[in-house]
Amino acid sequence: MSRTFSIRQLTKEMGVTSRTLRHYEDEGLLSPERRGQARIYSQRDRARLMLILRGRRVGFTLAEIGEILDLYDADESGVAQLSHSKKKFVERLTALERQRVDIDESIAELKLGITAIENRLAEETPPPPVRVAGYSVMPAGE
Amino acid sequence: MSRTFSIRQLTKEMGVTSRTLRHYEDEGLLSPERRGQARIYSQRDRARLMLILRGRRVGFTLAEIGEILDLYDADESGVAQLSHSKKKFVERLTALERQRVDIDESIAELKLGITAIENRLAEETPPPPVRVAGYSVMPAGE
DNA sequence: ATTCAGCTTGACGTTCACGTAAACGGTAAA
DNA sequence: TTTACCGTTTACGTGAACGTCAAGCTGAAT
Repeated sequence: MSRTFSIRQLTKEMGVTSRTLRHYEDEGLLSPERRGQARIYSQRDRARLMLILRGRRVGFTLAEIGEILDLYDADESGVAQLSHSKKKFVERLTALERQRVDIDESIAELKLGITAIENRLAEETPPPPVRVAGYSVMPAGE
Repeated sequence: MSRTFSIRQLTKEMGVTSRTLRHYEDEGLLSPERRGQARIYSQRDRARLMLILRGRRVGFTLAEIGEILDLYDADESGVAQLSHSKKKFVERLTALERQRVDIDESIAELKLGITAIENRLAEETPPPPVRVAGYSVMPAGE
C-alpha cells in the first residue's frame, strides 16, 4: 500500500505554499485524490511535483511544464501525436542546451568578477599579519 | 571614434522590441545618449544589453541584473561595499551552479523521453518500403 | 509645404505565477 | 463545548516584464 501525503507535508518537504499546490492543480498539473474535501497526494503526485519544480527552476512556464508532463503520460496516441510530441521535446532540448551555454558563460564571468573583487580587497588590506614565535598574529582592531 | 547604434539597429540585432529597450532604460539598466530627442547607443550600451539578455535567459530578474551591472561599475567603493558585492556575486554563482545541475538533469530526461518516443514510432511503422527496379516505393495511402 | 518614416513620451492593458484575505467545514484535544 | 488546527473555496490583489495604443515631434524626401 503506497504512501500518501497531506498538503502540509508536501509543502514543507518541497518548500512551496499550499496556494502553489492548488494553483498547479487549477492549471491541471496535479490532480490529487480527495478524502472528503481534503486533498491527498500520491507518490506519483509527489514525483510530478518534483518535475514541476525543476522545470520551474530552469525557466519553463507552467504551460510548458504541463505539455511535457502530458507528453510523458500520452501512451495512448497515434503516430501523428507522437511525432508532434517528439518535436516538442526536441524544441525544449535545444532551448535547454542553449541555456546551458548561457549558464556556463555567466558562471565564468561571475567568477572573474569575484576574483577581481578579491584582488582589490587584497590590495586594500593594510597591515599584514605579524609572525611572533611561529604564530600568526592579526593587528588589534582599533 | 567608436561606433554608435540607433534603437532600430539594436532591436534588430538583438531580437528585442524598442519598448523593451526603453523599459530597460526606465529601470536604469541602460542610459544611452541623446541626439536631440532620439536615443543613440554606444558600444558600451550594446555590451550591457547583451549581458542583460543573457541574464534574462538564465532567469535573473531585471533587478538582479541591475545589481550585477552596478557591481561591475562600482570601481569606486570602499571595502564594505566591495565585500558586500562579493557576497552578492557568490550568491548568484551558487544559484547558477545549482541551476546548471537542474539543466543537465532536465536535458538527460528529455533525451530519454525522445528515444522512448522514437522507439514507439519505430514499432508502429508498419509496411516497409518496397523496392521496384532499384526505386524505393512507399505503399499508397488508402 | 506636405508627407512620411522613425522616433519620442505618456499611460493604460495583459500575462504569469502566485499572494492574501474572507468565510467556512472537519476533527481532536482540553 | 470551546479552542485549536488543518483544510477548503472564492475572489480580488500584486509584481515583473513588457504590449499596445494615442498623440505628438523631427528631419529628410517629394
